[in-house]
Amino acid sequence: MEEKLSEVNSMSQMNKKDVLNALERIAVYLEIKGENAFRVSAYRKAAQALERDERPLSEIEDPSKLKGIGKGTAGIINDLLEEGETSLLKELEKEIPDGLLPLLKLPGLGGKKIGKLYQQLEVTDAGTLRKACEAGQVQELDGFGKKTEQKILEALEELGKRPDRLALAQVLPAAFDLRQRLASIDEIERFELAGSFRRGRETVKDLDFIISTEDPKTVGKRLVSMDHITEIIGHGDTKVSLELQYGDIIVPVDFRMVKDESFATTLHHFTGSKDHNVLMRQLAKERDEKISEYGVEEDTGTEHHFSTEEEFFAHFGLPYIPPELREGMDELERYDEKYELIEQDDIRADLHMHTTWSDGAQSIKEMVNVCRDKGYDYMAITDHSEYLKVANGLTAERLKRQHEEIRELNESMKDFTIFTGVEMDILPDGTLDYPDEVLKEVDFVIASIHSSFQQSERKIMDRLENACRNPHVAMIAHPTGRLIGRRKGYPVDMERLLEVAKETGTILELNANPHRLDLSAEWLKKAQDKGVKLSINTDAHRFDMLDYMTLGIKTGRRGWLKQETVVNTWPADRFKKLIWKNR
DNA sequence: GCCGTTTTCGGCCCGACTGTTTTCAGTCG
Repeated sequence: MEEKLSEVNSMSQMNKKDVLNALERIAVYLEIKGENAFRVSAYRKAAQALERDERPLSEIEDPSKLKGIGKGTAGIINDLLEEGETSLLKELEKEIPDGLLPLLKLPGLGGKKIGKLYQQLEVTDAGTLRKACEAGQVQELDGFGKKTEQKILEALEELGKRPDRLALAQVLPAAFDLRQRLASIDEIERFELAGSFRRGRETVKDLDFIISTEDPKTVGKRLVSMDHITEIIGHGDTKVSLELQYGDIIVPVDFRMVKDESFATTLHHFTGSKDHNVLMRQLAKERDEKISEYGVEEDTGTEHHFSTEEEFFAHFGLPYIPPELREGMDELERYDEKYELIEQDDIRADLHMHTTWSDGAQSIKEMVNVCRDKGYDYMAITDHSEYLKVANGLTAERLKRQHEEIRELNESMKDFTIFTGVEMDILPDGTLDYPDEVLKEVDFVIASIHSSFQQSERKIMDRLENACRNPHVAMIAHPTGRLIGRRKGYPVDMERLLEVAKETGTILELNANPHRLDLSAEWLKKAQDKGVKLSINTDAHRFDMLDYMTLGIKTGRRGWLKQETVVNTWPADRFKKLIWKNR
């Protein structure tokens, strides 16, 4: 009985994501029906308009007032909100088998072709499609042929085997290696890694390299003869598509070769996002100009080329919009040079790292030397606490001894400060791993969850709140515990955590480890809006992992973080006042 | 389906590539 009631409730209380999903489903169904492409994209545009608006749906009284949403879609959105469903989607679901939807993922198959397969061969899902291919029926259709049929069979074989997107961490070795290779090719004038990698997305589909050269033929030849290649997908005059293997990860990589005069516009084009490009092209159109990857063309035929992206943006009266902000949201109106978006050079400290005292690979001294070389002014050593036995967590007694070593080391340096610290576990019952008598001696106490991820949201929130309310706890590390693509993390009521963090003055971490990136850009934005203090740290367990800071900065920039919001950009004495003020 | 200082029709971001064709539709980024 209780269950049924909650079901009714959830039906009428669709959240924003549900509505966006429903609109996307409508678009996909219409695509397969072979509807007018502009009608299809109208539903996607409507979803974008809703997403772009920061308000929750309950506060948007009349969706049709948003640009991109008219009477029709507004009616559908209201139906979804009030009834939890809409007749259009219900009819589409009745009319079209939902087994067709995943087929859109097969390369080479779009709505039109799937529609044909459905109508003429009664294909309804991956299984029936395979049978039709094997029976040789597909190659008989207009617009299909032997090659298409073969490619579909191969794609069906691969379907589900490989993830859609790779985590940033998985493509880093490839990105690093390919940059070095390109740098050694003489015929290349300049190159840059574009795409979602450049925008700092958490996951990427492939790597896109933009290359300027006068000799694309030779460069192309050199590219296809590199190591690590498992397959040459395409090899044309301007584009080379490869698959390369690093460890057990297969990374798809595209190389685009253009003349140097087009480098900036091509880089912009392939950095995207697609939605950002649409905004830019609309802007150009209003001025009777046309943007393509090769340049900007006036309707008189005059062509403009730019040597840098800065010049390209300036042509439209815009400041240089950093890649991390190019998501087709409100960046064109909202960003200007006065916005103090956090930069790598703002970082003065790394406040979360491990040493051989717990599960790190290097000594305190080695970590300190690398941090000093990076130009930081201060840092914190934060090994694991007693509870984390697998990580050789420190007993109170060992912690004390470690801090003596740190104090001695500190005295030997004039221009650099090491804060004593600890990454203390929040235990499953909500208590903390050390008593206050121990904590009150520590400069920088991080609290974090490494256990009992399966607990209810309420129990998890009790644990996190309890930690925030302890006066010695300065920061919550990796607040959701997620591992990108591998583990969802424990259930957090993030809105609530932001409130408690704000109220208690607890810093929340942006953990820069590419497997974590926790908090995500989306929550960082909300945290900053609420006035929560943040800190970007690497959680390094080896000295080379201290380099992850650059990835954290990218994620922070995606969250529009300002320098002032991030406490490890502050001078050491100001930071010290912050962590000691409540005790 | 949405939009409008070209405002109720006729456009909608642009170009490359592929496999199918015999001049182009469909897909992709």
